[in-house]
Amino acid sequence: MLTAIRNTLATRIEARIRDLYGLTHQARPEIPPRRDLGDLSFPGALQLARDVKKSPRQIAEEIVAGLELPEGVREVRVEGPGFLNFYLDRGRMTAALLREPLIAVPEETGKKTIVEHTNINPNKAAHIGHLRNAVLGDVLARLLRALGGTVEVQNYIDDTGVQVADVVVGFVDLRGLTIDAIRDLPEPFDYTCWDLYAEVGRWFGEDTERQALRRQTLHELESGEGARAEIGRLVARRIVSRHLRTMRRIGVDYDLLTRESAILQLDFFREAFERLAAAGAIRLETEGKSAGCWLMPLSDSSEFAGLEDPDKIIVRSDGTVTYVGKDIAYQLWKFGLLGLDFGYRYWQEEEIWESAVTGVDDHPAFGSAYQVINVIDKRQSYLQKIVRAGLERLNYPDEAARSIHFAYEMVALSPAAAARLGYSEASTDGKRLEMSGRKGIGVKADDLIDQLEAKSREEIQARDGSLPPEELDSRAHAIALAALRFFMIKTTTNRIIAFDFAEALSFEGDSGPYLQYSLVRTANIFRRLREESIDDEVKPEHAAALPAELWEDDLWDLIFSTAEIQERTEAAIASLELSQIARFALEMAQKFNTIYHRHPILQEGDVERRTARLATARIFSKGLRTLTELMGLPIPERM
RNA sequence: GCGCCGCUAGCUCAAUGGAUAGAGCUCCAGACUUCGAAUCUGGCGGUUGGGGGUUCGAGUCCCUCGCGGCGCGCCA
Repeated sequence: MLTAIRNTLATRIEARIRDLYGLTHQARPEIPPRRDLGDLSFPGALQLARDVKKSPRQIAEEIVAGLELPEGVREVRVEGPGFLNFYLDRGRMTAALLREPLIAVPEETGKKTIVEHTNINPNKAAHIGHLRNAVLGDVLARLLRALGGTVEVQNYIDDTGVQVADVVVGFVDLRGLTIDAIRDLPEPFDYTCWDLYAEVGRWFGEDTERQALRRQTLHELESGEGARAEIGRLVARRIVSRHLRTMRRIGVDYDLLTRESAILQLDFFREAFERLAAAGAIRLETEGKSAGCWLMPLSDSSEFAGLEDPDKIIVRSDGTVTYVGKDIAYQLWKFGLLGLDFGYRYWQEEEIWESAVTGVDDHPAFGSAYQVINVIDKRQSYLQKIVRAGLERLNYPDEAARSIHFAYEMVALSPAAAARLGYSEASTDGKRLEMSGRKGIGVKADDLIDQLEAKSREEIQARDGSLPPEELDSRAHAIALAALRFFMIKTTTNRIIAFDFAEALSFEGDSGPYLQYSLVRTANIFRRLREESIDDEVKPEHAAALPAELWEDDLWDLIFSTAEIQERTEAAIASLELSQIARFALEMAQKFNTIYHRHPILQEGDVERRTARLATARIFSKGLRTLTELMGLPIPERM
């Protein structure tokens, strides 16, 4: 509705400018910073002043003189240096917001978007950096679906990579365990591997000869045959199971697990390799330090200009394939360009589809996307560029353009958090500390979630000590989840999150629980009204008929915010800046909480006044619920 | 060396080129017999890293310098 008014206004203003001055001017009415400056604003008179050779205010007056206002616009004023400020019909907009969904779902386009996220190496526990990835990916998928998109969420499992190989070496060569002994290791298996992986790293460091074991193991993993491959499969399977459990705790799930082992064993890479070679995109190096490698020359591309070594190795001299090589094959498959497909198997215990060498006949259709969004941290921008370059060189420029790297900065540890893990301020030089799975530095995801739940439980019991345990657990979980998810999306993606326990565990101010608390307040009001046999709903036509002066500025300011939800959601997707949604939700809740103290509803004796306030609370509740659902925050009835 | 990112209040962060640069936290002073104080009100706090430029208008765009981080692996 807001967009419709905005568009009509733009068209009419453009026509006025054409009639008056014979100029073509792109009019895009903006939303002014404060509501007392109107609801929509056109600054174009300022820009036109030079060409028209009149003062901006005079131009604004001339435009206004013959401007027919669209339905729903009550008034226009010329204000400030020459802004045209438009004021909406408040009752009419309120009625529309009560009546209509806040996000209009467009027609299905049939174009699928694949969102790939999480992608944790299956060799250790997930840490809080992985949570940022998973939450961003999950919220992205929710937003795309809310706007009518077809979305397939994939979690890539690198089960044949160096990281898994290292843990296999740890179990076999360092611990001397058999496959049965590994199978019998107790949970949390991912925690055991976390420590072992760091230990193996140190062990390799002590004697570089030992790295031969890594190469041998990696070979076996790639071929899929032999005892080490068998152990690799066991390790990866047990770890993935733990990762899925962790992610389920925070409400993240997937449509498909894609396994690197399947990519290799189904010859996806061989197919991609042959095409790349035939297209001249890769060549066999015969001399120099990279002799025996297949590499992709990148020196001719401006995108890679200035690099020290502008050629990227795709196949190593020992015949194994680098990650980026496999990723090119995978990306081709995602677009349905490879001509090969996975087998698919349903993993019963985890209730999820996964790719496999051989599969069942009856499975959902996977792959063949129109657009692919890879959620991967910013440090991998270079590799993502190479994947795109691969598509371009195979003459798929459109698919390359629709290969989107959703990049975000890493999560590091604040000096205080580092100190808590045993790294003193002196050792970190008072700076934040980068997490490292290889070194075993990091806050494990499950540990943080546990702490959040414990803190929630404390807070709830401080307010109501007589809750049954199940109710306590369920509320604590909902609050912990909201705190975590909100924490991960409230910061803009190009900023490093310096993780701090005190901040992450805060349920006040800029936090998920603050949003939940606002909604609990509305629910309480509605419930109390029903208890007093007062209608807790407001009919749209009733709202429209209320005297205009009842829509006070602060009520209207909040109502108008909810009218912006559609455009704000679209903007967040377009810019891939999901923090905009979090900030917007926060703004709305802040406005509501102020109004809550200033405009009581139950105590208001004047029925019409009460109705206007109730309508505001209703619309706010509807709006914030929409946003919290988009962010995947649960909405408790009480907390 | 080349490229990318960051630098805004004491701290953590916002601000589609637009109107008086805003929140949260901290600190100080207040508001619970009222719809839940996980809240709200008020106060303290700014040369938006420095310097040039473009523009009617710059935290935002361009140039330049500084500081910090990341990338440029036969790791991913």
